Amino acid sequence: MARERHNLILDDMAVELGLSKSTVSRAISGNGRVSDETRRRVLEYAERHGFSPNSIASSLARSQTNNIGIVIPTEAFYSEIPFFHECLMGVCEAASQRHYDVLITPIGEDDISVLKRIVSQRKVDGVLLTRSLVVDYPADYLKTARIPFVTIGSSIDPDIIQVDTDTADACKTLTGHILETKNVRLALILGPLEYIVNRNRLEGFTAALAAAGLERSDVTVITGVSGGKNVRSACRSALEAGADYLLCGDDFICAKTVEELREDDCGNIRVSSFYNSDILRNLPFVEHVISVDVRAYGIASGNLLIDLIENKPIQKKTYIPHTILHYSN
Amino acid sequence: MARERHNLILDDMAVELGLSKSTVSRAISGNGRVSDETRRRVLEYAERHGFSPNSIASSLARSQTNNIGIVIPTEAFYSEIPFFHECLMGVCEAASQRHYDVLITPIGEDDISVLKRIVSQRKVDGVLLTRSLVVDYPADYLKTARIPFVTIGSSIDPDIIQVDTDTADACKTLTGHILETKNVRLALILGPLEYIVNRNRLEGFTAALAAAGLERSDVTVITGVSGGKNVRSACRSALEAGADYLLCGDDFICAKTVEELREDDCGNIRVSSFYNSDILRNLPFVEHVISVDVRAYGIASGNLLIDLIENKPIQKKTYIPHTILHYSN
DNA sequence: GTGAAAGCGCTAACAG
DNA sequence: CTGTTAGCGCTTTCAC
Repeated sequence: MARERHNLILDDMAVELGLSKSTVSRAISGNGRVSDETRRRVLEYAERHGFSPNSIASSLARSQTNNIGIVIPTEAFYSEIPFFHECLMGVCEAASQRHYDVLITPIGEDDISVLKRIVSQRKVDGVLLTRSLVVDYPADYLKTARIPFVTIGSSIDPDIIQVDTDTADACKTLTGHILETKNVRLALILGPLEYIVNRNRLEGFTAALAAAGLERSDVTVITGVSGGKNVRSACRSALEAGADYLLCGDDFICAKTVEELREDDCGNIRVSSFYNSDILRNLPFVEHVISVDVRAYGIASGNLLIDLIENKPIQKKTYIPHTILHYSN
Repeated sequence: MARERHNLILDDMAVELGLSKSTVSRAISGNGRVSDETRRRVLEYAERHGFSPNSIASSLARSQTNNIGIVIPTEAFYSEIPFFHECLMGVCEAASQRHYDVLITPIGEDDISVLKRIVSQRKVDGVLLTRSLVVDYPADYLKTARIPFVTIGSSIDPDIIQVDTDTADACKTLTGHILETKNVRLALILGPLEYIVNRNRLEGFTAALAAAGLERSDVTVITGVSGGKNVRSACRSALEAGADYLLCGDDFICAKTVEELREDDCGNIRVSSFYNSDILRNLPFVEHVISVDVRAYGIASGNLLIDLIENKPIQKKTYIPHTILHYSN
């Protein structure tokens, strides 16, 4: 009698249609053989009565959640927000096309408890890591937990599946391009070398110097720069060292550098950035930036992770193309 | 023999400890009476052997996922990204404190299929809506689906649980403040009135005019402005109409307005914005902005939604305080 | 305070 | 091609 349940379930449909639960299940899920006629009947009934399978029950039976976790650092700089957001949207796009959903997994600088909980409670089938450190606790944890994961951004660990731009190559190209201008006095202002990406940037930069027959000592290199204040002082040091072309490690550094230049009325200085985001648009001084389609990162890494989860063949390293933008301010 | 399973489950622990599954369950979950001694033994065993309950099985048994969905429009303007991100981080913070996780629910302008899927498959216990339209398909759907939801931003539907700033009041205060300056020739450049928030802004603006003894016809009001191009032309119209003080509906409009002013070298124009985001920082012309703690939106709405899910008493409307920032550029 | 047993709703052998 | 039968791992009455 008084069924308290409002949702149609497989059993109900089986009874109504005079079929067994399993046949109905097969018709709905599309797995297993069902006669065309039966399938039609089931699907039609399901459609008319608004049947929707309970994903939790399905997950329990299949030991698969169809969720992926995306790790997002809670203390991202303002300038990094567009990166995570675009990336997230790309991941969602890939996931939703392949019938997965995306669970946010916030982590603090030294606190990966949420990640641990989500993984150990088996709320996700795999994890996407954004941004990699040289010492990478999240990655280490995921390895021991034996759960599929992919990193966005390069890792030094060759076993890890990663998707990234060929940062070193991009930086080498851009730097080389600038060095073609005779008599530039170049300075590089780079973020912390704890981040792999900054190591790659430095590598490309150095390679370009070598290719141009220059030494590291011919230019000013300031690394470990983070936070607005540090950028300003790094910028000043570079100028004092005689630089007239500032190469910035990322868009945040670049934006802060431009602020500094603007305040000091440095008219004849030029600037380029190893990473672009919309905050650099319409900024004075800026000549070139390396631009990548961040949404593409998300789509590629999402698909890769799902391939991994579904045991499809994958390659360890996927490169996302970059372009060098020439601004004309 | 050969158990393929690697994870410890309740059954295993029950056998090992010579207890029944239910006692172990009670000890782990903390629901139901268990002697202190037994609880201690179970907890200690669980801890040592790294037991973590399977949340899917638990969800199925309890008909509760401990997930909440957060709706994010895929086509958010660049300027809106910080809003969604900050908000998301706030929601995550509240959720994780209360043992919930956050599932991203992307929706397109006219495509709420992911929302429908996530809800009908029962992957979430409730949904958070960001941004409300006058015609609000997501909200309408959620109402018919009879699933708990909360909107961030105001809705015209009084039945809907909402958290918002008192936008009208904030705009009234700011406008009133500007009107104290004698002889300002004010113009308002506002976004589309399909968004409730813009209606509230207009309301506050109008109220301030009335309080100052002015008519709508004494000022220039341009509404429905969206996209960079439209802002520029709106800005030009306003100036042609003789305005010397531009009041912008949001930070995007404000940023574009400043660009326009800068290009046209309009030295003596002043600008204020009804919404602040970091993109306005350090911009010339800008005097005042209304600032809200967006993370607080996330925390408040997350907690509210969870209260709703857990049948705790809640209030329909929660106001998040705002402040008016005075820039000195 | 503890145990037995019946689910939660779906899937997946295994028979037929 | 379809039905039967066990689960998936945890929760929750209901007895004792």
